[in-house]
Amino acid sequence: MKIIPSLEKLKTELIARGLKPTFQRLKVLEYLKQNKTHPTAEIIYEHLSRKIPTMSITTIYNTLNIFLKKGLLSAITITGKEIRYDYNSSPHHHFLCTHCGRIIDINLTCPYTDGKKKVIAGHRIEEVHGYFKGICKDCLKKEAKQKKSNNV
Amino acid sequence: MKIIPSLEKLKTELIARGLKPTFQRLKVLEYLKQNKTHPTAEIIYEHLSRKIPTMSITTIYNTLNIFLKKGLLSAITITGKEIRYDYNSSPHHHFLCTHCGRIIDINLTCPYTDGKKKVIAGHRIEEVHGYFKGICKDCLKKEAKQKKSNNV
DNA sequence: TCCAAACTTGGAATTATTTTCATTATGAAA
DNA sequence: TTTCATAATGAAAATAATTCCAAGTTTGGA
Repeated sequence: MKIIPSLEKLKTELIARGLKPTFQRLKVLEYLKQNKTHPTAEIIYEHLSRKIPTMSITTIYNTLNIFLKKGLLSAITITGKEIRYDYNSSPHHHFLCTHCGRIIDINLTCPYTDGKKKVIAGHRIEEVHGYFKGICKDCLKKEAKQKKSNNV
Repeated sequence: MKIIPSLEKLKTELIARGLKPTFQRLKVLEYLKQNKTHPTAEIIYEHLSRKIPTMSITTIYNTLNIFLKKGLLSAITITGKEIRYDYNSSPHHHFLCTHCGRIIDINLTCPYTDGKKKVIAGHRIEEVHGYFKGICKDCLKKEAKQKKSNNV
């Protein structure tokens, strides 16, 4: 069940952040709210350009960067290959499955994510990121099943 | 005071990991042990190619990737622009200063870094990463000094 | 010394992202 | 609605990081 935010609501959200609510921006924001799969710029482009053939990859990058600057999104640099984008809901960590490549949200309490500690070792904290790499639940299951059927 | 590990010692370290101790590999490992500044492949290349003019950037990447696979190093994907490499000493977190670009080691106790928890939400943990972004101690000081001299 | 396997090399290819700049859309004021 | 300055869009080119590839070189065991 996807949450379908009306474009009107998204419009006020952009205005509240001091951004001009253009059609392209609304669509990018809508996509990110509906698809919390930590997509790349390329993935967003592929989906949106189907409906909006004139949509340019440059606009996607422009939009994502301005959203980042205004704090609407956060960037996930977990793979080292590309930047992935996450609509800012509540603070959370991430898990990258090295088998299937999925990035999964991890909710855990950490003294830094709630924003109470603003300084560490004298440095001013502005963002907190935490992530794990390993094998996800689903891939572990598949692995176990395969072993069984192979009689290993 | 840089720790200068003899190449002989590094050699046994590589052999212990099942890697052929070639000159290039020894030099990359030596560089990483001496320069814990989280360098990029490019930075390592620049330094080493001064002394070894035939050194290829591909060799740097090959070497870093095989070191990663063997667990000699860990990769830091904090900037989103490039991968930085860290010789594996004790587990720690990182702080990226958005002013000067430095990556600073942060030692903090976290229930996940010590390797006691091996599973989270059903997913098998193989790596734990934590990082902060913000303004480092030194840049904060400089900022304060500048404000003072400007009579702001 | 010989040999196969492993490693290195440099150029080309690939991929992600940014920059450039001309065109177009936007919204406030006339 | 018209005007106009400003900001956003889009296509192409530029840049930067990383990988691929094929040929040559090194390595260490037999």
